[in-house]
Amino acid sequence: MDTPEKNQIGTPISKFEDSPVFNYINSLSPIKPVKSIHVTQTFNPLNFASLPSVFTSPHVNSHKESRFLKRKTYLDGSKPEFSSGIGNKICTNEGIGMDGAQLFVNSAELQETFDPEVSLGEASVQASTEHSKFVIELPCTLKYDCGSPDCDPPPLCGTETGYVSDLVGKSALLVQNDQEASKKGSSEDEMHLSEMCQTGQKIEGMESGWESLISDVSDLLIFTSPTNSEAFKELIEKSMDPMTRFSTSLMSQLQQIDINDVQTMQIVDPTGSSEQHEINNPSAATGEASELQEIEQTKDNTADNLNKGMSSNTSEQMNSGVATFIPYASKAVSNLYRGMRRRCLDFEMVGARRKNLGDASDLSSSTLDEKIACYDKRLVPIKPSGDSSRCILPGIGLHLNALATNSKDHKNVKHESLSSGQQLYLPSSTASVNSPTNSQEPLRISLTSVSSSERDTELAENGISHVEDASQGSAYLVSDEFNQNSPKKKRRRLEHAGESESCKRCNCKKSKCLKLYCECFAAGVYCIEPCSCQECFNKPIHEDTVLATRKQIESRNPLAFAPKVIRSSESVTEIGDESSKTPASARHKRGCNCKKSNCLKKYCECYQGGVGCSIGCRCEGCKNAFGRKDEAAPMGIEADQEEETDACENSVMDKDLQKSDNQNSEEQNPTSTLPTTPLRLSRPALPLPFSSNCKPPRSSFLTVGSSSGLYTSQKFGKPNIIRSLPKIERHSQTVPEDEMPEILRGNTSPNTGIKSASPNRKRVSPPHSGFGSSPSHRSGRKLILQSIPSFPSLTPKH
DNA sequence: GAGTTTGAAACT
DNA sequence: CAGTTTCAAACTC
Repeated sequence: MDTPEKNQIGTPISKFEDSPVFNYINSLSPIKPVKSIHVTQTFNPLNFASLPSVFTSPHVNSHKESRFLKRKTYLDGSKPEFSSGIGNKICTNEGIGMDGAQLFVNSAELQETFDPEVSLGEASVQASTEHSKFVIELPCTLKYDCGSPDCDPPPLCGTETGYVSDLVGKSALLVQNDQEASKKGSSEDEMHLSEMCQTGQKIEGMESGWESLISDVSDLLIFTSPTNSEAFKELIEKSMDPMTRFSTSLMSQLQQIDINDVQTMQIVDPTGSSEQHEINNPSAATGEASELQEIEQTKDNTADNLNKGMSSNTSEQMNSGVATFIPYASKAVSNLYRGMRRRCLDFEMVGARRKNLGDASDLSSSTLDEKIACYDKRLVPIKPSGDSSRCILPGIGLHLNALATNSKDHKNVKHESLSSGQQLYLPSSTASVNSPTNSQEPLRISLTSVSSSERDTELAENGISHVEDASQGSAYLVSDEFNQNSPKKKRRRLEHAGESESCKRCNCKKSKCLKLYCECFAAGVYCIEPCSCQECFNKPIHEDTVLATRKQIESRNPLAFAPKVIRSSESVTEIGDESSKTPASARHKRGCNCKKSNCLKKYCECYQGGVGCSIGCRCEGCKNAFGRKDEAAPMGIEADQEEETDACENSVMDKDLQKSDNQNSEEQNPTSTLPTTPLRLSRPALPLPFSSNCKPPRSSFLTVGSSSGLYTSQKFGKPNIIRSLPKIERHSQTVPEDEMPEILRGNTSPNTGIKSASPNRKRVSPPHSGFGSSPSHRSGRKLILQSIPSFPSLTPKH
């Protein structure tokens, strides 16, 4: 039991076949051990399908679903704060989904309909039986999970072990009946189970074993498609991250189980790259080799043996095969997610995804979209076709999607990585798919380094809490419906994570969240639990309504969903390059109309956005710390601003003002005129004020291209991080990413510190930039650019 | 947490 | 386009 598996791991599948046992089995059962992809796929679906039924709490499911959606769209994940856990799952799912996205969709059906007999190979047959068992037992496990989403490996293991024991028992029966053929299956199952348990424990206690398992599975899946080793690694990492995040959720467990099965199955499948084989083989080989041993043991000790022996063996196997991957994942995972993926973009996610995916991978994208639609909305009937869907939310979704897909640029990742490794993930993943070679390494590095550090911190801080957060986050995403079910978790998350950071919520009472009054709607994101809105229609369920409303609004004002803060047109035009670098130029699209706040409070959109007032503003007594209207001209640093305008008005001057003034005085700047101007310097400071407040920028960012930025940014911060970027682009300040998006600007301005405030990201600017085209500049920019287009796209359909 | 202030969004 | 109303965030207590 103990070691043989390990050794075997390395052995190729061929050995199996050669083994006498194998031959014997073949002779006995009509079914031939075919390792076909199909089988694996079927399993995956099964897993998913089974899960829902199993889960006592809908949240879990919802989370998963949401994550899927998000993930794809985001890819980067940036947002991971809340949903971290979920995100991981999604990743894994995605991994599977990528290969067999379709599988997911149909999984439920497949599972149920699945006839063992029908199954192609032994594995499939066994798997089916196993699944059924799982389904039965899962509920128990799920319950546990639900109760303590935290990773708690021990509990999970315990449950699993129980499960395993059951499986074993069943397997034994099967063996008797089917004899060897069944044996394999049982042994494999055991293996999987034990592996899961062990992996969970071994892998940094923090991370759940599930994750590792999942990661492995995902890896396998991934492998099938992408050949490049690097890409492979990235993929793995991605999957890993998500996994880690979730560690806790039952879903993960279930998935893992499924995954395990899948892995074995996949292993069989040759389609994958050589790497896959290696990995797979080990498991398979171990499974077989161990089978005999295990079978015997199982008879006697079943449960115990499985737990002990399997755990050790399996873990090793896992490690040996997958281990290399895991590290990445584990590191990255923790970091990634805090953030938030969130709902943001969910809307458009679908549409955007399609587009984006189209680039990267049509197949996956299409399937993903469907999935997403289902999950996102929770079943909201989004159209798979996507065209329509796309149109619907082009804005946000596109942005996000674009970002995700585009994120390819690894470079971007690095930028982001500074703040958070998470972002890297998404991009990397996408990147890996698209163009793994270049960026991958860099990404990895950044990820690992960053993620590890972050993770550590997080772990230290949050510890178990992460899990919860993740789960919650997922819940958020999904769930409106679910929210009610498990509001506690959500609340917790919010509190812990800091609501502000992760996401804002709206409090609409009369607008039904279908007007721009609603921050969520304005940002292009669906309302989620944290929202205390009433009669909210801004949910996936009402997607049609939301889209229709959006269209109407856009028809009225095409830029309604565009970021309010924009860079100067000049800069925008140049977007492509760094040339524009002038972050400072950012300005509020329409200008404010403040009369009493002196543009020193968030009532002022300019101020909220972290940008100075410009000529276009009709404000009275402007004292905008970021730049007075009067000053629009160039001010340098002087802080006079305050004085100038009217000191009079000042009653308003708040502490904030003072602070901001001090910090920002520089920025004040210019306003419209300046596109380039100096604001930058000051900007950095500007953001701070917001940050302090912190609310997370709502979605606004998200909506636009910036959204992508947001995500990333959020990731970083997780909770804290983001600061509140105001709706506008302020996130840019805090988060470089945002800036990135800004496009060019950014590239961010050279000033390191800058981030500046330039909110540009959102800039309306030139939509033109095609997603694909985006040049290499820094990832950030690219993203931005891509995102930008989205705006226009908002109304795409037409 | 309730109430007030504020300015954008929506409406006329 | 201007004026008014509606709305929800921001803010204050």
